[in-house]
Amino acid sequence: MTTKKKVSKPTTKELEILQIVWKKGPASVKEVHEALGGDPANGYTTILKLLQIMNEKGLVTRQKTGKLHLYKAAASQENTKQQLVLKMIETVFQGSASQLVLSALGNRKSSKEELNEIRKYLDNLEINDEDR
Amino acid sequence: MTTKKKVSKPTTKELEILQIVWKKGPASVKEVHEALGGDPANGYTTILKLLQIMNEKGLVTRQKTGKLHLYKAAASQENTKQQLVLKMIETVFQGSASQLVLSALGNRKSSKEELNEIRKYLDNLEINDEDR
DNA sequence: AACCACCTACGAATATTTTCGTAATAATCC
DNA sequence: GGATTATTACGAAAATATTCGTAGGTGGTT
Repeated sequence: MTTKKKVSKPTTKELEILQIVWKKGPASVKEVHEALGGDPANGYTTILKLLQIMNEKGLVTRQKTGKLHLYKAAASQENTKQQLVLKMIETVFQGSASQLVLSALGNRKSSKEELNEIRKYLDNLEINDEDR
Repeated sequence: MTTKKKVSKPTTKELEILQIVWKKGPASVKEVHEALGGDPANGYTTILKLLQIMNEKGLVTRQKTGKLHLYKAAASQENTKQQLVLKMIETVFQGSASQLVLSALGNRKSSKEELNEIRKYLDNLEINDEDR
């Protein structure tokens, strides 16, 4: 049995930051801060503090290189997102993944290409499906 | 054009409560409290307070019948869930609904029946699809 | 060394969410 | 009416999340 690692789930702001370090790889506070420049400019020390807290929580690891710290995500984007989706399935859709899927598709934001991608994925699921 | 009602999004606890009033229809504090009996018994006044706050926020409406208040959800289950999914698509999946769908299906919680249901839904989407 | 620019640490203020004790109110029964 | 019980209102504490000012450290340059 695979042991599940207990990593506290990221808050909203933490998730924003995670998105950036996932995208850029190991990044300094400055880089993260600049990448967030949009949300009427979060303060530098705010981001710093967040990263420090995230480090304590185990959401990111960091490494001192010269005078600055480079932060990187502790868990993969895929796993973390999966966790979040799973939680939503539980708390919002009473455990039914398909209900979430239907709701997600229901808001007509998907292009034909995306729908085809999903269909292809469904086909694959059915093919390698000895063990369901 | 349909005007969008701005309703503050429910917090975790509020969502739990919403699930109950959606399921049971107009319910008293007592009923909600009892329905939540599992999470090592939330205090009665805690639930009461939450419902009062939710009333102020516009998440629920209430009606005095005799000596007690009956609370019911202000927004439909479907709309609220859709909102939550939409927000997750934006904040977690950079706006891509299909990415969320793939992630949701990736955790292998869906039965064959559910997958078929999704496929059927996809087919429907493509058929009534003059305007995408 | 002295200076400067940059980066980090820390603590505190603020906001939000969740919890609960206590008091006030209303209905019911005797 | 008075006692009893159920329900609500209110305020405040506790917990968590977010923001920021300020002090202190580090490395590079002269």
